[in-house]
Amino acid sequence: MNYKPIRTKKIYEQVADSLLDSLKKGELKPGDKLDSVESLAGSFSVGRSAIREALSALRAMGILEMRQGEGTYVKAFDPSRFSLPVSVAFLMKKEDMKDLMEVRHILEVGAAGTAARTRQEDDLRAMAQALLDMEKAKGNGELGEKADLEFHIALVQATQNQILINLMNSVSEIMMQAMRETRKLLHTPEGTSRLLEQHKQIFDAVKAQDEALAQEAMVRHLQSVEEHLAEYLS
Amino acid sequence: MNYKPIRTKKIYEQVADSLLDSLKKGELKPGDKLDSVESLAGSFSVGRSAIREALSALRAMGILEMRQGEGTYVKAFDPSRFSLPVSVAFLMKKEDMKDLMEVRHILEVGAAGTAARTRQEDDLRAMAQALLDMEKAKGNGELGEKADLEFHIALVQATQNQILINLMNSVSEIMMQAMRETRKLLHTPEGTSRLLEQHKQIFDAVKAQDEALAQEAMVRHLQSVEEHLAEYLS
DNA sequence: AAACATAAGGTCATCAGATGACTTGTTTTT
DNA sequence: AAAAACAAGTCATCTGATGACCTTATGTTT
Repeated sequence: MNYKPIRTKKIYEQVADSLLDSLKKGELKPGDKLDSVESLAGSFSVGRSAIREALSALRAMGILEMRQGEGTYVKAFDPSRFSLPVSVAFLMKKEDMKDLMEVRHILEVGAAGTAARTRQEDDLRAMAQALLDMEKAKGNGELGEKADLEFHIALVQATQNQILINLMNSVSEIMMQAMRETRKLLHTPEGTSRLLEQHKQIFDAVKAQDEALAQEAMVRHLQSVEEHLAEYLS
Repeated sequence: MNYKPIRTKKIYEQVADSLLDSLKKGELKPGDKLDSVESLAGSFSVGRSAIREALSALRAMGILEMRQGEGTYVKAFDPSRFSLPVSVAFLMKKEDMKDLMEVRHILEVGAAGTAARTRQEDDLRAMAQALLDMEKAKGNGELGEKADLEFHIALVQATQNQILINLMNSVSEIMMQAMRETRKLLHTPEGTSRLLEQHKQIFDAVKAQDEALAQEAMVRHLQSVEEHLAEYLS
């Protein structure tokens, strides 16, 4: 006797789906203002809470924006939506970290290659500045780490690819959150000069617009980093 | 007279942050059951709706699970959280698609390399099957496309990296959603045999565990695909 | 006429109470 | 002992009310 469930889907899910359909059909376009919660509740014949939950879900997805006292609007597409949930970093196990590290490796090598093709003068300046900061920070773990991060950010910025930038940044952030203590051991006085040398090689390749060389230099750099982090991940 | 805003943050955001803190401090662990909405409302001295909105937000982040009639539980970390919002595909502009395509390129090349290192016999079987299906589907656009997709899925599965698998899959799905009409033009009778040959090269390299060759073959394949999609993206 | 202050209307945010639906565990019945 | 009925706990939804906030229109002052 397997009767069909009468109403398995929650109401707000149905409402959210319906709104998504309107969006797909083009009845709703980015920038449009939705009807008020009250009138939507009337149209769908459900309570206002159900509407609000549906709208909240869509807002969480980054599709809508609710402005108090004003209304609810359809957001335009925004590449920053392509980011990963940083808030779950502290739930990750070592195994997950290994996977994430690999993803970072892939993205970063790819970014280095792309950056070599697309970098502008501005980007080179930013990268050079990060290298300078790194040199100045010699031995100072805190500052060295900051300059290190700056360099990688400048590199991915040079790809001019917003989606890649967002993805890369959230991956980095998650890794930093999850390894707060451990990553410091890279920025010992000896470590710094090694890192600096590797960064310089990447920089030179990107400056020379040599895609393959940039990727190789990045691979070498990451392999070195990963070796030093190996104990943390084992 | 710039007085500080008394309550700039919305209540449910404060509640959500507070719960996140508890999680970070370890007062709440995955699998734990939260207090009921009512008692939480009492503890925080806010209405139940505020609690519900906070919990909904955390559920949207994939951190909580609300089971009707049972309670609210902290979810364990799940790599599937590392996926991109597919629902926004239809909002993307051509420029965004170009960026996304590049990200796919980077991920897929990286995946090919990793897969060459980590692939198991099972994975080879799945990939071989996809190749067979592709051969059989010669000329049939629908089937050819399906087999194509299967091959790429089998490849990324072979990396044994759940985060990468999820990321790759959602990127592919978004691209398919956004290019529903266009991608068919790859699976013309002539196109199919070309694609098949490229896939075979990738397969052979992965089978031979030749990381560099696998990456090269994938680059060649993607360059070919991208050429044929160029008109769509321009 | 321009600048400012005020008021009104619309809308989201939050609260509180009530009812329904669902799950689990206990008690009663057979 | 097995099945059925029941009770308790909890989330889901609805409803009505109040507060907070933004926009716009209106009126007042300069």
